[in-house]
Amino acid sequence: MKSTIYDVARAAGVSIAAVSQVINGKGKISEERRAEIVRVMEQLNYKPSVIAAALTGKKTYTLGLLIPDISNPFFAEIARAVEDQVDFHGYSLVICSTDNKDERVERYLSLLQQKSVDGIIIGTGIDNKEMLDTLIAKSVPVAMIARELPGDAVLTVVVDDYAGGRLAARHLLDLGHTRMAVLSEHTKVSSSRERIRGFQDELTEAGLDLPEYMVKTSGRDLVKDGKRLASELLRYAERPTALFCCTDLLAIGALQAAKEMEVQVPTELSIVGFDNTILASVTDPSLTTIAQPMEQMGKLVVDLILDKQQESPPNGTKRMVLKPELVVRQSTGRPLL
Amino acid sequence: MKSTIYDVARAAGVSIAAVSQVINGKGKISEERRAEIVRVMEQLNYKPSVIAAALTGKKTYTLGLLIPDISNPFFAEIARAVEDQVDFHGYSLVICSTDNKDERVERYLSLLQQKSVDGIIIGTGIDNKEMLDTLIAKSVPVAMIARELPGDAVLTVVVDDYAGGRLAARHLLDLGHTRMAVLSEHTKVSSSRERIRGFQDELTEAGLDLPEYMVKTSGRDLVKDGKRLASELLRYAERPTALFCCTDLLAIGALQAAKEMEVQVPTELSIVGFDNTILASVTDPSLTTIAQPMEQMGKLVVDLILDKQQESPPNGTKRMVLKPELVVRQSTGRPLL
DNA sequence: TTGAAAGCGATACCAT
DNA sequence: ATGGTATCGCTTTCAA
Repeated sequence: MKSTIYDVARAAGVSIAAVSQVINGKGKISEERRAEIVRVMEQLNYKPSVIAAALTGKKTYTLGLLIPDISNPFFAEIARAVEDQVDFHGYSLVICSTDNKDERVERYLSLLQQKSVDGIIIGTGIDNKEMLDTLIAKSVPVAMIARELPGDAVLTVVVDDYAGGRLAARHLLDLGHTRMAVLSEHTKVSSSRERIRGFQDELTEAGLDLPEYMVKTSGRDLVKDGKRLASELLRYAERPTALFCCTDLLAIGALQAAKEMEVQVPTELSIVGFDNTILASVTDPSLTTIAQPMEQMGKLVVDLILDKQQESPPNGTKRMVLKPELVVRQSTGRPLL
Repeated sequence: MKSTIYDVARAAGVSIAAVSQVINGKGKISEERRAEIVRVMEQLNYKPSVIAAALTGKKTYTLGLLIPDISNPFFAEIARAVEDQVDFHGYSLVICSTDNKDERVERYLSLLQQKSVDGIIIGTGIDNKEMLDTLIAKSVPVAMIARELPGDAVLTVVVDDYAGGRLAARHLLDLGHTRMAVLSEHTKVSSSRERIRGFQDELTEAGLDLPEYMVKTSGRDLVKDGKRLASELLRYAERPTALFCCTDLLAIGALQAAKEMEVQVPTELSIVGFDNTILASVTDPSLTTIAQPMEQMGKLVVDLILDKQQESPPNGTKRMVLKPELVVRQSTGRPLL
């Protein structure tokens, strides 16, 4: 059976208050008593109940993490970074894969609330912004990672998606491409929108156009849809010589399509991904991609939501934007003339 | 502010007992009262506290999942399967990446206990078996997934690792290989041991030997170590023509080593992985590997630990062994003569 | 220093 | 049918 604070108190011949004190290292107790109580606790293998403590107003030491899909390597890596930092502060992490479905988001948000988590980190799109307001009204800390909310007021850690889009475009322009296409996630994903906007702006400044039929939007299964959409693009009479994919997963789909249609990468088609997940380094050819500093991002949101910033980011900072980086591998090259 | 059962009772002009009844759909209340109470609950945006309910003996509706690393695609996919089924039953999942470190395992196990989770699913090696006994003594349900414990008595869902090893060996033997090597995870990982044993037995039966210097053991960073160890093997005067890797991650490292040393795969070196993660399908060449039915495994452990088996697996079943499957891709072929 | 007692939010038994 | 109340395990005044 599980032993309670009462068991310990009884066995040590003291009051539960005394035991509570040594658990929390507060108050004043003589060294002897404390030692004896500690001894008894160990002997009984006593572990204070977080549940009971939480009920008295203390924290649950649990954070929730909402992401589209934990089996997506990008989010798995984000989750790992978050978990490490969360653990560092003595908290646990509840994982919630939403598949970007509003219904799931809603259910999870409600669930986490009922479980009185000490904060919710969101890395998935939120349509129904009301829900967040409800949370905030109940003073549940909320922070966004890798995704933004229209308004603000919510702690946010993102990479500069717009700059990332520009980086990708710049790279392709430098290589001499002029006919480019884009594979996007569902447009309700804020980061994708920004990436495309950046990509587009860079092209425009270079005097290039990005016609609408060169931009394809995917559904939930990134790899499969990426493959399907890329084949469509590759069937155009005037097919693109370069493809910017809003995530590595989409790029992998594109890679598969190219292979299947016997279109050489990068000779006949250059492909740029986004995220720099482990996948980018193992594909063939390996993937040129825009890297996000996932580890740093994870660490940052946690410190932010827990209000434990070590550094001196101007206190009260609500929004941190990190720099993306171009990682050139083998999937991009000069277009054939 | 958060509203409590008292707020609802007051606003509805009833007792908290009545409110409790409608929450749990138990007891007897007139339809009018129930309707009124429901109305008030919604109006106040009231969500019953799982914490408080748990304290009165109800469940926390939370399960823990211990795995080596959530950013490892294999475990990420397992986690997703587990999460889906857990969610299906109305539970949440706490993720714990242990890096296979005893110290972390211990901490997490203790933490989950304090949080009164309703069960712990373990997919990581457990050295200190005492700890599990302690858990079981406190009647915390425990189940193993993709990993085994020496004794038994613990619910377990695994793939037949031994058969998987044999499958790999059979495939390579059929192709005509005679000089083979193995890349293993740390030997304290039970599944790796079994895979090697199966591989070895199949070779032995074919009259082949697997000398000790042909078996290399990796540390924590599977990809990097896989690469390093594979290079070592490839530097042998009589280097192996085929390599069996206990996980896809190791195989990827091997692939990288081969590429770097300009050893052609599969012409000069055949590589077989294990797990059939998404990675196996995107490498170049794509990876021949032994597939584990991850989704099914995840679903099974959850139903087992929650005691909600739909099917009729002879009640009281403690150990379920699923069949691995050989997936042939491009990383294996006949050896050069 | 130490302990008694009042909550925290919900459940469940027992009267009414 | 409905409500009063003890109880869960722990924290936190407040007296002693």
